[in-house]
Amino acid sequence: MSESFQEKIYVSIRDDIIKGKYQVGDMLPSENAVAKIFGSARMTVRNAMIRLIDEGYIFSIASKGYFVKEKKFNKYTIEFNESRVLDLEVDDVKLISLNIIKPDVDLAYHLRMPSDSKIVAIKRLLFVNGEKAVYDEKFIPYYTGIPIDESQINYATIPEIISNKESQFTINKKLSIKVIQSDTKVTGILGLNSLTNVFRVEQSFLDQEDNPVGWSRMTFRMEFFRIKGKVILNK
Amino acid sequence: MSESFQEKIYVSIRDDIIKGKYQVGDMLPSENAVAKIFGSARMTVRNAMIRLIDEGYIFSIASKGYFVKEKKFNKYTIEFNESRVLDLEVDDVKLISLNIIKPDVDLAYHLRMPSDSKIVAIKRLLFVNGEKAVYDEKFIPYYTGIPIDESQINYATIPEIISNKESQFTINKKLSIKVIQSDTKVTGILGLNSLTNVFRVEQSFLDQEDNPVGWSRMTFRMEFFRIKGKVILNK
DNA sequence: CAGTGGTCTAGACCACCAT
DNA sequence: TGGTGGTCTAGACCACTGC
Repeated sequence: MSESFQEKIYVSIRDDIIKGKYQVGDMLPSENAVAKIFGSARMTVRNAMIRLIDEGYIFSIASKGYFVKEKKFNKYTIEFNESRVLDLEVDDVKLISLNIIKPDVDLAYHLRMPSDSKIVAIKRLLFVNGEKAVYDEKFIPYYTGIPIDESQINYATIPEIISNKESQFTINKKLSIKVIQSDTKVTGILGLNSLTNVFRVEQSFLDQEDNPVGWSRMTFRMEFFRIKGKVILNK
Repeated sequence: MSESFQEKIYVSIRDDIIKGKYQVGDMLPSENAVAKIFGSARMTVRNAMIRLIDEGYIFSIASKGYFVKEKKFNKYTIEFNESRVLDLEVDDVKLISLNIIKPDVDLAYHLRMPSDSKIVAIKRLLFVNGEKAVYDEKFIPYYTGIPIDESQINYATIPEIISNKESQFTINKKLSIKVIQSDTKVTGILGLNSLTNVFRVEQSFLDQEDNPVGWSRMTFRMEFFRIKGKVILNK
């Protein structure tokens, strides 16, 4: 079958933008004008416009029109996942400890929990190619219903652990990556020779109202760090 | 004015997904069924469905139906931009050199240029809080039309430099971040005491057919590295 | 075969905007 | 006041799916 009508309209306007016929900030012809030009219904034009919005070429202002969007170059997508760490394949996981603790200052801040509350603390060591690569600490507010059983928790991610309480669709995450000087504890666990630089990847897990439901802190040996990213759309 | 019809349908189905009435992989009621339930036209239901797709809750298969999508947790957005480096404010830029060179092995590979071709090489030093922080090297295939004038090039980004030749809408980027041991050249330029770990951020600039139109390599001192990210939608 | 989503039509009313 | 995009209707035909 031949190209659909909305495809023709989409391609035509997109190419006019790429070729510079419409410049950033310019208003496009109205839906009715385009419909007239192409001899189609207005809803068909709308579908093409929706696609142009989706692809990041234009935006709309109600009662005014469609406008060419400025292209932003500074947003990348990266993947980060608790079990498959960046580009690395984790080939072994060792559970170091599993405790119920009271929050220290960091936890009180990140989980917004008072000093007398209970928190599940899971500490694990991840191996890549047989070498100690990442020290992983997870902290989850303790509610009945959370499994605090080694067999269930060893490989689990925070969303999986708390999924009894929260639907997977309610959880959001934030991430922060920086370099810090390793302290003696981390040096010992990762088997580093002396105080040295390590990566700190912190993730906050939030519910739909942005209340913290978990916090994780992963400490990487330098050699095991690598990120790749691609530009994402202009949204 | 009250909630629109498509808003009601969107919220109703979204909440059914969040509450678990529809589980991952489940098929939703058909457009006609939903239209009947809500007493609306099919196009109104479609608009609500399009929004659910856009928000990452569902996907559609033609002639089959709409299905609840698995939520992926591992995609983050980060911002990276040549003039505002990660979270840092660059307060000074010093142009080290601006030459036309022939490609070395790295450049021949990344720019796909033969050994006898001409490449514009721009090398700069970026300062943060008055300190040497980043060594920035940019490489662009030399075509007539590219300004090779210091005043024009000092603060420019690659997309800006090549925008005479290519529309801004044709450029894509890829990014790679890793840690390397600094060589003596970088050590000297960044004023480091000895060989030490540094960040390497490489960006490839591509046109719409994925042909390279530029390549940049930025070398960061450790202390000036920090990334923040947010989860993005399920696309 | 009946049902599905994808495409498309030819209308309609609305709130909002610029003049 | 006339034009805009946003919402909505009540139809239609299509290719494709699963039975």
